[in-house]
Amino acid sequence: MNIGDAAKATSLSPKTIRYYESINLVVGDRLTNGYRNYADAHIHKLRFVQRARGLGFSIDDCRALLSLYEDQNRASAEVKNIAKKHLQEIEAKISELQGLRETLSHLVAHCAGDHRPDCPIMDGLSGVLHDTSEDESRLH
Amino acid sequence: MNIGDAAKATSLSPKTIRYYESINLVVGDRLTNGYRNYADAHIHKLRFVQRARGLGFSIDDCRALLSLYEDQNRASAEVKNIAKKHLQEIEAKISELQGLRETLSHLVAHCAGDHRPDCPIMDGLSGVLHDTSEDESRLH
DNA sequence: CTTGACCTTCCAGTAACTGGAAGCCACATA
DNA sequence: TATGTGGCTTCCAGTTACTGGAAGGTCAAG
Repeated sequence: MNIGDAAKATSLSPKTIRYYESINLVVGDRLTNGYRNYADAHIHKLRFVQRARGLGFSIDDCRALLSLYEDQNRASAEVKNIAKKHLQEIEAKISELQGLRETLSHLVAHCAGDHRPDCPIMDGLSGVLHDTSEDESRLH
Repeated sequence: MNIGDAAKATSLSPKTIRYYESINLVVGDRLTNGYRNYADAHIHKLRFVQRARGLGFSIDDCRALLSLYEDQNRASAEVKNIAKKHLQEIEAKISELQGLRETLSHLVAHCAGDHRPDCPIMDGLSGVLHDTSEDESRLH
């Protein structure tokens, strides 16, 4: 299987597959003409990585997960630890973004959005804290 | 005001302030000895950028916001548009992460996490869809 | 006059690709 | 057989927003 077909089979781009090879994540075979060649086992690994990346796992996590994937004697606890850590990171990110959304949606809601220069959003960014002490806590 | 004091006054690092200068975002003065020098107006701009970055605005957004900040005749609608667009991006990101959290927390919850190799997380990443059709939709 | 803290510039690295150029390879058609 | 088209190769650069570090200049204090 050439790289183009492997790309179609894995929903990855040829570029990405070459990149994964360059970082030694998934390395396929080579034909005598220099073309990369992918067997089923490679395709499975690439798809595995594609799904893991789709779940937001870092390349380093993918590397660890791949080696567990190949390990017949793995303990599921190891997999679970990686996943739990990633889950916590996701939850932290969600919290952070929810905080930003809070602040931003308040600012946006209070801005007239017309032709005049007066703007609570600008005031907020300038450090002119207008209303409540909540706003201050949001911006510091 | 030297860059170190400016850094303290703005909660930015000297490196970051130099970086902002290198991309022409906020450029201070220079003393004859080559040292950067920051007046109040510069400090205000830097703090403005610091707050905007803290709210997740991109550097490009900061550039646009700064020029509106300096524009006496700005329309608040322009500010609001930038903020609204950013707010939408944040909300999209939150949704995406919530989806990942859903999938991942299900997988983690069903993994025994012991010494045995059997692992629903691995199954999910391998494309072995175990339970409901919900899981399938989550992984595709 | 030296020490230490500051400042300067410049280069490289981060994460995970993506775009593009230059050139080889394979196959079908005229 | 020439040629066109598409796919393959490598390599370099760019993306975002900094951060680390090296090599060296400057300044105030003792």
